[in-house]
Amino acid sequence: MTDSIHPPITADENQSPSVSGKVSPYSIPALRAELNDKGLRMTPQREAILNVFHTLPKGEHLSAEEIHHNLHSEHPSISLSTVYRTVKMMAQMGVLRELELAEGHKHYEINLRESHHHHLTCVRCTKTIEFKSSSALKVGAAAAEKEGFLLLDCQLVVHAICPTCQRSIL
Amino acid sequence: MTDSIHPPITADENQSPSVSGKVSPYSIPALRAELNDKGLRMTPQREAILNVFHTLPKGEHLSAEEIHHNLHSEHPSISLSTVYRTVKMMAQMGVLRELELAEGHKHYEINLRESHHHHLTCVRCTKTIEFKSSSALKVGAAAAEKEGFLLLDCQLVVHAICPTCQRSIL
DNA sequence: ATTCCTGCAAACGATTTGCAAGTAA
DNA sequence: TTACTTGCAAATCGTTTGCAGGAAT
Repeated sequence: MTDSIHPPITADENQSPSVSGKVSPYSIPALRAELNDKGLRMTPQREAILNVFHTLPKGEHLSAEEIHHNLHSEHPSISLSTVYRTVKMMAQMGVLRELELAEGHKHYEINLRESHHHHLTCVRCTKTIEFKSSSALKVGAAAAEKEGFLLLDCQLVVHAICPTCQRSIL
Repeated sequence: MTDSIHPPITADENQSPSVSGKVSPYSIPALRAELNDKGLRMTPQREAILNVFHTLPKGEHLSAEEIHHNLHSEHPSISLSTVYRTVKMMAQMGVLRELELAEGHKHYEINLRESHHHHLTCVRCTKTIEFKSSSALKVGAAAAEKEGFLLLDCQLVVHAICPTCQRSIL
């Protein structure tokens, strides 16, 4: 359905351990332009879905159902199917990152280039903590380069048990 | 239904860049002992399932269906439900690793410390290449330790575009 | 005018669960 | 004997898809 020139991630520029300053999530016009390039179209639904992420606190991630729920007050008619179709497309375009947390459903977050972070998840209670690591990104970038792949995204998923669940008897 | 003291992965001991030598997948008696510790039981089914992994080439991973299929010649009566229940339990015990590849179903592999490997996946054609990295594991272990989490597993998932798909026009 | 997009409802496929019978400790 | 386990079949649940009407270019 959709494909594109994805903005590649240049790992070597990302060595700064903390936030470097410039953050550029996809704007509505930028998305429209990229869609049009491919013969695809901007629609109110796509715009609304991207806006959900724009108004989301930095680093938050949502499931398809949560996006749908978030949308409901302003755009009650947007269907869950459309949400699924849209986030999948946006993930393939590099607008969103698709996170594979362990709960049996995917989460999406806006893909800020330099906010690349990783996830530490408790397999029991699914509490998730985000953290950054320039070296993890370097490892991924090196692997991609070695195989001639164009790097899009790189996430370290750490499955673990949180302190609370360690203490629980069950 | 089952929970346990998971054998944690101790990353600091794992700093050796190459294979450290000792490889110890769970033996049948060891599994029996740990099950009994928890008031759980060793059964022919659980033994058979663990044996599938013992006789599997190193680094191979299987889906629940594949395990079930593998089992069929020797133990035709073991149900798919039991396979699902068992691999989930074993993953929580740290006997198996649960891999979240992007295909919509999970794979399992025996949890050998040094077989920790990561995945480079093409987002267009889903071709996947595995690679190793001790530093990725160290990053995950450090993050877990910092937060007081007990590390179970840690995988780097790299989304990229393979050379073939880069060349394709679409 | 073309195509692409949408909402709806039905389909899907992997995984989970209730239950009654079987079995390890 | 107790209560954990199993196989079976039905149920779940996130996600996908076919289709006919609607909309962006």
